[in-house]
Amino acid sequence: MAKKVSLKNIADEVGVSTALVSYVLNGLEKEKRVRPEVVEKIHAVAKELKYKPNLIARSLRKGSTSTIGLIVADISNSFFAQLARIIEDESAKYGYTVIFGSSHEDHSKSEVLIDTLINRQVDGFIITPCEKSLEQIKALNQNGNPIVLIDRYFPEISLNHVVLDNFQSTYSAVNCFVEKGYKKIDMIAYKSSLINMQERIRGYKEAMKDNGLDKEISVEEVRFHHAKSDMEKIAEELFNDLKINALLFATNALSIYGLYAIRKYNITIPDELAVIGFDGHEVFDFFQPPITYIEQPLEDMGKEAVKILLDQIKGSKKTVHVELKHQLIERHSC
Amino acid sequence: MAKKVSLKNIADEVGVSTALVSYVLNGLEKEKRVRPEVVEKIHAVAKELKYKPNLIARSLRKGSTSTIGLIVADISNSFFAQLARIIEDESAKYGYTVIFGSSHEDHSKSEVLIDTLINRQVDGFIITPCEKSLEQIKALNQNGNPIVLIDRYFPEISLNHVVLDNFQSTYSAVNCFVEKGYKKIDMIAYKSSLINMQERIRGYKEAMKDNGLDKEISVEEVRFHHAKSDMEKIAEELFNDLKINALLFATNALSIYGLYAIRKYNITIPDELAVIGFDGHEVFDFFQPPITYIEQPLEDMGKEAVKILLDQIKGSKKTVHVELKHQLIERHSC
DNA sequence: CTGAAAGCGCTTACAG
DNA sequence: CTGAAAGCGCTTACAG
Repeated sequence: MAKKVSLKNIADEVGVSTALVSYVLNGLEKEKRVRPEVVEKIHAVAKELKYKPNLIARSLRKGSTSTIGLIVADISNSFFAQLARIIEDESAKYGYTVIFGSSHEDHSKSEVLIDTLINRQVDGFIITPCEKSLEQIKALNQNGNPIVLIDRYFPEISLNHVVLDNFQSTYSAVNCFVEKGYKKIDMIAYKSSLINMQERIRGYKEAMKDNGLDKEISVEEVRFHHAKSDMEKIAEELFNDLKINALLFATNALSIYGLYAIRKYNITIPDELAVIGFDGHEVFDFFQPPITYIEQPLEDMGKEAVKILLDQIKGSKKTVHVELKHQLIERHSC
Repeated sequence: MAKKVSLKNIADEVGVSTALVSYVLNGLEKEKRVRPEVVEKIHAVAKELKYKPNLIARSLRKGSTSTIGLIVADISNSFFAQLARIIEDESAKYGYTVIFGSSHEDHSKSEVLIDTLINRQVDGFIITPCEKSLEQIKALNQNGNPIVLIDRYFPEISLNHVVLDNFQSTYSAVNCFVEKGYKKIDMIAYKSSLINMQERIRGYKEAMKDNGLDKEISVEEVRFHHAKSDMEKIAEELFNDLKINALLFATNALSIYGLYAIRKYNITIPDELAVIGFDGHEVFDFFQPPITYIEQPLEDMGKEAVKILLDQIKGSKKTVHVELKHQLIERHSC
């Protein structure tokens, strides 16, 4: 094991103090008016010794770590995986490193993750908050930690957030159904009090009402941790004796589960049942026919979140709420 | 901003030294025979002040960070996203946190990532090495950093690794084709010198030879950074005038690209063309017919990698090579 | 132009 | 049983 090279080693080698080495290696040679030949010597020796700064030491001294804590619901879900990649790439551009964890929509897991990230002194948080995590987030905020919520937020507190225009997204999906003549439109959503789900449901309901379809409103709720079995039960009710002719899904995972069921029951799309999915997925492309879906602008979402967070870390006091526009990608399932 | 609570605050409050507080909070009260009433008092005050240890300070002092650096090729690829989730979950069980990054199969990006992770003093690395990264990895190893390579490794150096039985996986896929009567079997692989790809290709070739099909051996190579256009070109050659009757894909991404092309050219599976994919993907389930594929034991792969790495971090000197068994999931595309 | 020194928040060998 | 003190590797206000 080659022992680590420290500032002191360079200082000794060059014959100056660690202070000077620190200045030079941090580009403060002009400001501190260090002699050019010393500057050169320091750079040369640093290179020769393959000096790597110890960011842990710097962090302790500076009180900041150039690290972002990212908590998503589940990194193995493609929506979050893509978001994580964008956030990681974007953060790297500004010299920030990402530490991540998945809450699995469980508030105790989320609390453990937040604690871990605090202990690791991350400079800020990007969080997809789960149910019952309001108090944790509130406490985190009150302790002065920069936070950006993503995908969802809590109306009870005013924190930075970046979310989809959830209400509009399902509202326009319903309109798309109605324009094509579908009226018996059901929605499959997660059983969740979170704002993103509630807004998607509200968008569906309002659109139904505005189209005079109050009587047809029906939302099937799936529990996150029992998605498979709940979906099977719903499929049995819904598909055994088909009384609806259109189905709107509230997330990509729900869409996939639903499509498995639709195939199992041999339902023809869109003749027997029109369908609109959420988020986009390769499966939507391969399904016969390709599935129409509500697309989220992932790239913008990730970049905005990082931008806002870095502003906060730099001291900005203003609270920013960003609502990004969905796009309805029309294919042949509706 | 509530100011951070340190050991000193607790020590002052209780009226003891920081040393004692540190002992108690680290469970050394027995060993150090601290008086029970003091132990109790310290715990009480720590709780009251909501003390959170500063892991940065501890890391600097201890010279270890309880942090694992994870470098995958691309976190937005479901294979790596699932692996990342397993590695994260498994590491958390042992009190380790994961810092990750995607190399995008680019050795300069990989080098930057490794430097960042070294600067952050991670205790060890789990890496999916990309082409031309041998020297980086070698240097990393020579500097005494614990490393586990995953998915691929370098035959030139003996490092810990956890990989699939790549040779066997494609060998048995070819046999599966042959058993069903297919003989004109092509393979689509990445143009890569990496061992995983080379072994998958070798498995294909050897199996072809062993079945007396030397003449039919043909491997189409796709460049990672030009996958889409390369695949289109290959599809044109292969599918315009179909001269083969079976196709083996070397990764999940290649499988998906290939299936897009197969659909575009309206090729019937398995009548016109039999297909075997890699890694598994929801698309394989939805394709008509469902796609037969080579499955990797992701759970084992992630867990093994973490286990081996933690052993190394704890000082184990032995080098471990793990080769996990693939499973051929038979559906109806072959 | 440059250096000595303090200090970030811990852990731990040592002394009593 | 307990505390004073050193030290991890940096940064930076201060003094000259």
